[in-house]
Amino acid sequence: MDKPSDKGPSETRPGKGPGASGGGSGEGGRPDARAEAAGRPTLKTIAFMTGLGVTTVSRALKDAPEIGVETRRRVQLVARQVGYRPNRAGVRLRTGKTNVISLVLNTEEQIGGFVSDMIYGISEYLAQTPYHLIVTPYSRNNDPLEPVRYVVETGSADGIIISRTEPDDKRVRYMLEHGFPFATHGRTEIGTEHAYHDFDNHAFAQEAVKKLAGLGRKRLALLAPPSPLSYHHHMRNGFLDAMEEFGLAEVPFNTVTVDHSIERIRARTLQLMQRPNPPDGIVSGGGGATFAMVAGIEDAGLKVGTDIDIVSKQSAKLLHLFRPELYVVNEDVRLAGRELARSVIALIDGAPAASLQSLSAPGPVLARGE
Amino acid sequence: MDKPSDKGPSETRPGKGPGASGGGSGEGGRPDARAEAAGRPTLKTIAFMTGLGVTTVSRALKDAPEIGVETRRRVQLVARQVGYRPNRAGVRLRTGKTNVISLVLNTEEQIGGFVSDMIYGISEYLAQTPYHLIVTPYSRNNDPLEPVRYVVETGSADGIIISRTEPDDKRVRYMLEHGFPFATHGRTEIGTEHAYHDFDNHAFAQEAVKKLAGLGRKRLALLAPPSPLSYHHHMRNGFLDAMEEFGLAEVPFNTVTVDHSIERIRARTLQLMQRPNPPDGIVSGGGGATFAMVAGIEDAGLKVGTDIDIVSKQSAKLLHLFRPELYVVNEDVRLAGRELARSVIALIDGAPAASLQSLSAPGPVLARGE
DNA sequence: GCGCGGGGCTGTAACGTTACAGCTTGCGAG
DNA sequence: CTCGCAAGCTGTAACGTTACAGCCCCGCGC
Repeated sequence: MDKPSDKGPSETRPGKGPGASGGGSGEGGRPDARAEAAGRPTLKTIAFMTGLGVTTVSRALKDAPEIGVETRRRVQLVARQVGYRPNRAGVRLRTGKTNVISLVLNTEEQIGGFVSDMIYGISEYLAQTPYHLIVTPYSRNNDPLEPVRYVVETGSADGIIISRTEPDDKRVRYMLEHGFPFATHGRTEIGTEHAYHDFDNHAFAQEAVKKLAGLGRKRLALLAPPSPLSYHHHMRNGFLDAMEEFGLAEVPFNTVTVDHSIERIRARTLQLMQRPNPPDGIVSGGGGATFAMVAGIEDAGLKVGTDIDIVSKQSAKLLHLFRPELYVVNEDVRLAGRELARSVIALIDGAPAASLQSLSAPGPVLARGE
Repeated sequence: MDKPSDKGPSETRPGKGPGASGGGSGEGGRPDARAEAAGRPTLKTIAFMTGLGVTTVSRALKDAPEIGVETRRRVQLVARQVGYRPNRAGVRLRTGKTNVISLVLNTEEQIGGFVSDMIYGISEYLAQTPYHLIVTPYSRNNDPLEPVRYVVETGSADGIIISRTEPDDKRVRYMLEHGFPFATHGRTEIGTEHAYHDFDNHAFAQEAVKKLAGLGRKRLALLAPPSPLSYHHHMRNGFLDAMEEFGLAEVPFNTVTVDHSIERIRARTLQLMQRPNPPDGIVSGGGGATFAMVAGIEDAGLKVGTDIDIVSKQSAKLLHLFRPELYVVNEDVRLAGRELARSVIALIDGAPAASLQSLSAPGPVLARGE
């Protein structure tokens, strides 16, 4: 019923009668002279210059063995001379390969956000590859799964890097189910292996407690990451393990996390310090949060290094300038970026996920000038 | 002359003997049933579902007037139902439009880097557009022009955002010459109009000096940005203008800029404060740098708010926690990101560059709790 | 002298999209 | 009745790349 009319597909062409099947070839074979014109060189340009076919040029450029060695060299020489760069859209359309890695980011304001370092790290690694870095954002009101689904569904990248990983992360489940290459900043507790890089927050918290215990502190509090996140548990477990080891008592410091606003952390800390048995030592999971926390402590009229000691993780190196009495452990987020980038690419190239898992040991607990 | 070869288009297909040119019909006209199969829907899928031609569907989806109103609605309905999303590679290959904005970044470690905010701002704006954000890095040893040239030459983005703008910026000249849409964070002194967003560093420095003069400070120093950058001059001129207005003397504080390392700034500040006539007021162009500078001041045994007053610009809001005696002026980098994104897109859409220039007035000089 | 194999190269089609140049059909004017 | 025209739809080619299925020719075995 909705068939088109009966005429053949090519009757408007100037062509050839019946039995055309053998003909052609010859002159039609070479790309015409216009290829030589302005604009970016394409395979066609090189084909024209070398007198070869586009296919040959394509194969020669990727060192295919069925192209003669001399031809290969000749093509590569010409390609280099004219500054040939494969057209990404062409490759992508044909092969589905995007040569893009997507970094999925929560764009909420985060104090002391280490996102720049992460990006620098990733860029640093990608610079030696043909990959580009694309930033895919989501905001609090959106489902964190949404950007991931978008990238996977539209195939707009070959791999994804996510952070703020949860123990049972649905983004991870989704990507695993879809066989999509990804690496997470932080571990999960999902059975299936996947690529990750993580800072050893368990060890960090242990070392921090050990330090405070060594300083003679008895009542310790932990300013932890938000409880949904994986590293909340790592840090908390490390904290509790060491607390038990040293026989110390925890002063609860919940209702607030390293992700809360400066005002909130500050107010809550003040409150905490004014209660009957305030902590005399705090382990802080975030550099920015430590600023706010110290402010709260001082609001209460107490002094860091005297009334209380603090061991804090930091990614920017500003805490010692802030209060020299603070003890700090540095987290190298740039390194994390590099590792994550390396992992996704390796994964894309077929490496097994289990071999792409790394844990970054915390450096020593540093006092002032160290 | 460049007619296609003479043979029929379908000789390798399973069909049809000689004389095929008239026949064929039927099945050839409509996209075949396989279009219906799995995978992402394409125009072909919708064409098949609606019984229309691919062209019609394409036109209908962009509301072309030559498609009947009812057809248009029908196509759009189906497209929505099946979750059609144009294939970016297809569009890009055909039209050259990438729907990508490139943010060109120096990946040097910068203290207190505001890059995250910039990215958040850009993302925030791009979220309501079809554009993606791609980060194109360069490191110190590379020519800053290189990434720009790369993007322009390979057409890997429709527009570029750059920062660290210089008065006679060669990247800007290059993009102007090539008619490539771009927006700069910071102004230039190049004759040709171009899109920019800038913080009014002249006004900032003026207000800062005014504040310090009001506090009775007489010998002021300026911790400025690196001299090649445009905003070095703005800030410096604002500083000097106000100094003259209030009849104050400048204490030279060169050989160091807001971009130097913490150690360098700290050491240089100590040195400065130990000289015969140290400044009793400082204007600082960078939040991170102020941390280091204050450390240097305190190394010299002096106290901020007593021996010396400081007015500093900041993008993260940590300075008041650091030393409550500091006076601060906030710079909203996220806003800058939003503005810059808005500008490039407008430019791409044909708006005149002269209408896409904005200057962000500094907020008031804030004391402690304010 | 012929057939065969393979090295070295080739064209075609396809990925999904859009610009372009038609093709129908219906309708009103002549 | 024919023509012209416009509305509405159509197929083809092309963007640059790669998978695929050849093609040609040479040298070798028999």
